[in-house]
Amino acid sequence: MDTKHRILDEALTLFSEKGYANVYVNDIAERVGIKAPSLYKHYKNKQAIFDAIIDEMNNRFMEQAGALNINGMDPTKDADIYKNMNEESMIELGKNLFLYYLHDDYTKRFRKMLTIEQFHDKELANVYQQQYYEMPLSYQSMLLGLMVAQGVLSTDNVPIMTLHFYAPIYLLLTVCDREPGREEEALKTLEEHLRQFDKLYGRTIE
Amino acid sequence: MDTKHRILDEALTLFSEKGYANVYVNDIAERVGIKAPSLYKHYKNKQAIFDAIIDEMNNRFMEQAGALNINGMDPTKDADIYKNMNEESMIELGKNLFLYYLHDDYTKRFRKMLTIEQFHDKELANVYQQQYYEMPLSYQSMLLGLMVAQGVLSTDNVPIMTLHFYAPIYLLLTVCDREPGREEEALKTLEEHLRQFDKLYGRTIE
DNA sequence: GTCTATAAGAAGATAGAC
DNA sequence: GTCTATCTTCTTATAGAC
Repeated sequence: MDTKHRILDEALTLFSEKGYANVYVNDIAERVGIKAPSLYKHYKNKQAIFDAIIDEMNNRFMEQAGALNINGMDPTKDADIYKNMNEESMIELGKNLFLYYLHDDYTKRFRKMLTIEQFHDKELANVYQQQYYEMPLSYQSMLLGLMVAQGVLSTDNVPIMTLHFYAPIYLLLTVCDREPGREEEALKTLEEHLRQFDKLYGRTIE
Repeated sequence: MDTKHRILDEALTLFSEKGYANVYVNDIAERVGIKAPSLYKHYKNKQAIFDAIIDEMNNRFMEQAGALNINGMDPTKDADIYKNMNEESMIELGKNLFLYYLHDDYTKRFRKMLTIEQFHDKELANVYQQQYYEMPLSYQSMLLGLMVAQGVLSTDNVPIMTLHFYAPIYLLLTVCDREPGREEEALKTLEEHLRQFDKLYGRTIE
């Protein structure tokens, strides 16, 4: 990894732990292993480092969203993946989603940084909203909608069903971000949530 | 309101908008209508202002929690309130909870401040956890448990039912904190959530 | 308790050598 | 591209008069 990217990486780590204002360019430089003035050969100023992190993220999200849309438009691909859905595969879906959000290093650091900085300006509020509200709900709506179509789940209101699926996952995620020591407890609660979700929305064999 | 309390009030407003590090003692003093050095006659330093806000909050919470426990222990009082529970009164409960969290000025500012500062140290993480996870879940568990006992709702897992009740409320609340313009939309979603919650857990007349 | 003046130090950023 | 030296500005906090 070249210096320019290492700066972003270390800055993201620090911003996610302390917030933008509590991280000094000196701290970032120290972690990268250079002196503070050298940073300015790579980025115009401190704000430019932050902006570059957001830009990089937006690019990743675009790719993700693009990929999801293409899949969403391609019934053959989706059908292949979700043809044999049952209780256990739905529960696996929820667990995997949770564990990905929780343990993917880049995702986790970015989420914490955004949590701290979300009220700083409208653009950041919007990024947060897209990332942790619109996108998960619309993506999961598609998946759960497929399960409804396949007779695994049953409801006349897929968006609200999706909210019932996602909101507890989100809440438990924030709990773990604050106290990683509660991961095990959260996973147990998550599993109970998913089993009860299945009881409520699952279509028992007719 | 005396100067000492006005300092806390204005500081809380500013901290909730910009975060502790981005608020300067000068800003607080300006809002109060005094000069910065005068602040130091009331509080030892900037940190002491922040700590006093947390302390004041903890006191309010203790009172709240105390009051709730007493009610929870007093079946006659609870019975009076929740004797004639039905679908509409449960929906009203959810809506009122949401609107109280959303519009109570002190509550709202404190929640936003804590959201920004939650990763700063363990104590703050703990306050957040208590306030927006443990306390709502245990209080609502008690209320929803009462409704189960009265035959309004039905489940064999009250804690998870409570999670299904609260998590969407919490998620919608964070949406409104970021974008107050979405309050109307959130209220519509909230109502749909509560109606579907009732469909899922409600005991239709037998 | 409030003010003016000011100290003390931190943090972002630049200049210019290598 | 990295360094040392340095500038500038901002921010907290104190001193001491009223």
